[in-house]
Amino acid sequence: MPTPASLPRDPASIAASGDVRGAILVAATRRFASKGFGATSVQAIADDVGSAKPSLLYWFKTKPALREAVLDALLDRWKDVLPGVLAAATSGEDRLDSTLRAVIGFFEDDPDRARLLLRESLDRPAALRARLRVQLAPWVAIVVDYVRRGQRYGEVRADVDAEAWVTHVVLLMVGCFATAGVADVALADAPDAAERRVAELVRMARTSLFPDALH
Amino acid sequence: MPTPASLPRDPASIAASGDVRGAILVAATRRFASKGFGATSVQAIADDVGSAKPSLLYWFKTKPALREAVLDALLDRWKDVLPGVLAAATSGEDRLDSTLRAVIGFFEDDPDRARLLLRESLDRPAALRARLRVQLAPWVAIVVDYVRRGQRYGEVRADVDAEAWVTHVVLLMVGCFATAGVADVALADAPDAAERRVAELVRMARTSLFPDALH
DNA sequence: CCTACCGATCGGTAGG
DNA sequence: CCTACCGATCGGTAGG
Repeated sequence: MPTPASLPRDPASIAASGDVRGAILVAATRRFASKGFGATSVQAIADDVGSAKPSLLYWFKTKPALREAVLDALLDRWKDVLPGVLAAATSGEDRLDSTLRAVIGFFEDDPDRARLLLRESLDRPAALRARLRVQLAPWVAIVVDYVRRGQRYGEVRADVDAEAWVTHVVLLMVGCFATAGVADVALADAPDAAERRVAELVRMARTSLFPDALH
Repeated sequence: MPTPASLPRDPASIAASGDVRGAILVAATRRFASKGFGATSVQAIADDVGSAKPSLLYWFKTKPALREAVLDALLDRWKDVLPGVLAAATSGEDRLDSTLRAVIGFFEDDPDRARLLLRESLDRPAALRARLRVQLAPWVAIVVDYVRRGQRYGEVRADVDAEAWVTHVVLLMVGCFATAGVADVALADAPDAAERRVAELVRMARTSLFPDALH
C-alpha cells in the first residue's frame, strides 16, 4: 500500500515536487560520489533530474560552482549534527564511544558523504583542507583538548599523539564507509561485515587511547 | 654537477631513453593518481611523454586497457616487496612493527600507489576487490593467522576482530599517504607531520592488538 | 525553464 | 611511430 510520496529520495521526484535545485544537488552528490567530478557530465545530472542541461546551468552557473554547492550542502548537514557530537564529547558516560557513534551515524546515514570527502581530498587536497580547517576546527580542538587533559590525569596513554590520533580516527571513519565495497577483502562475504568494522573501529580507538587498567 | 641521467624519473626522459611503454605507464600513473581516470585525457598523457596520441594507443589499445596496465604495474611492484613483508611477518623480533614498516615503505616510496588504490576503490570497488583477493590474499591470511594464534596464547587481546583489524590497519596505511595533503587539518603545519602520523599509526596498531602487560 | 547551437575536446581509427 | 581525421560528447551560451 504505497503512501503519497512523503520523503521522495530520487532526484526526478524531488524535482517533480518543485525543488529543482535540491534535486540537482541530490543527483550531483550521488554522481560525484560514485564516479567522481571529472567523470560526471552536467548532462547526466540533468537527465537524472529530468531537466534540460541549460536549466541546470540556470541554478548553478558552472560545473565547478555545482561542485562547491554540493560540498556546501554536505558541510551544512555536518553543522546540523555538530551540536550533538559536541554534547556527546563533553558530557555523560562513555564519552569516546558516544562521540564516535555520533560521527559514524553521520556517514552511516549517507555513505556518499564519506566517498565525497575522500574524493575531494584526492582531487583538491588544499581546497578541502582550507574548508575543513574552518568547519572541523571546533570539534577537533575539543577532542584534542580532551585527550591532552586525559593525559595530564593519567587516564589517557602518555604516548598518544593527540593530533595524529584524531586524524587517524577520522580517516578510519571516513574510509570505513567510503571503501565498504572493497576493504572487506579480508572479511570475505561476512553478512555482518559493516557492523564488525564499526565495532572494531571503536574498539581500536578506545584501546589505543586508554590504558587497559581503566577500561 | 649533474650526472648523466642515470635514473630518469620524468616520462619525457624515460621515453627519450627508449622505453616509451614505461614512460606512458609512469605518466598515466601520476595523472590517474592525482586527477583520476575520468578526469585524465589520453592526450595529456601523450603530451607528458612527448608522443602523439595514436602512438600511445599503439602501446595500449584503449584508455581502459591503460588503466588496467597501470594497476598491473602497481601490483607487480607489490609482488616484489611481498617476500620481504612476509619474512618480516613470520620471523624475528617486533614482527608487527617490522611488518607494518615494510608495507609503509611501499607507499612511502611512491604515495601515488596509495592514491591510485584509493581511487580504484571508489571508482570500481568490485573490480579492485576481485584483484586484491588474489594479490593480497596470502599476506592477509598470514596476518590474520598470526593474530588468531596470538589470541590462543593470550598474547593478543581476545576481543580483537582479526579480519576487521587487518582491514583497518591497511586502510590507515593507504589513507595516511593518499590524504597526506588534507588530513593534517589537526596537525596544523607541523613540519614532522608525516613522521608523526606514521609513528602514531604503528602505535595504534600495536596497542589495539596487544594487552599492555606484553608491550 | 526550454530549443538550438557554439567551439573545444574527447577516445579512437585510417593509412602510411 | 606520425598526420589527418572521424563522430560523439563536453561545458556553456543565445535567445526566448
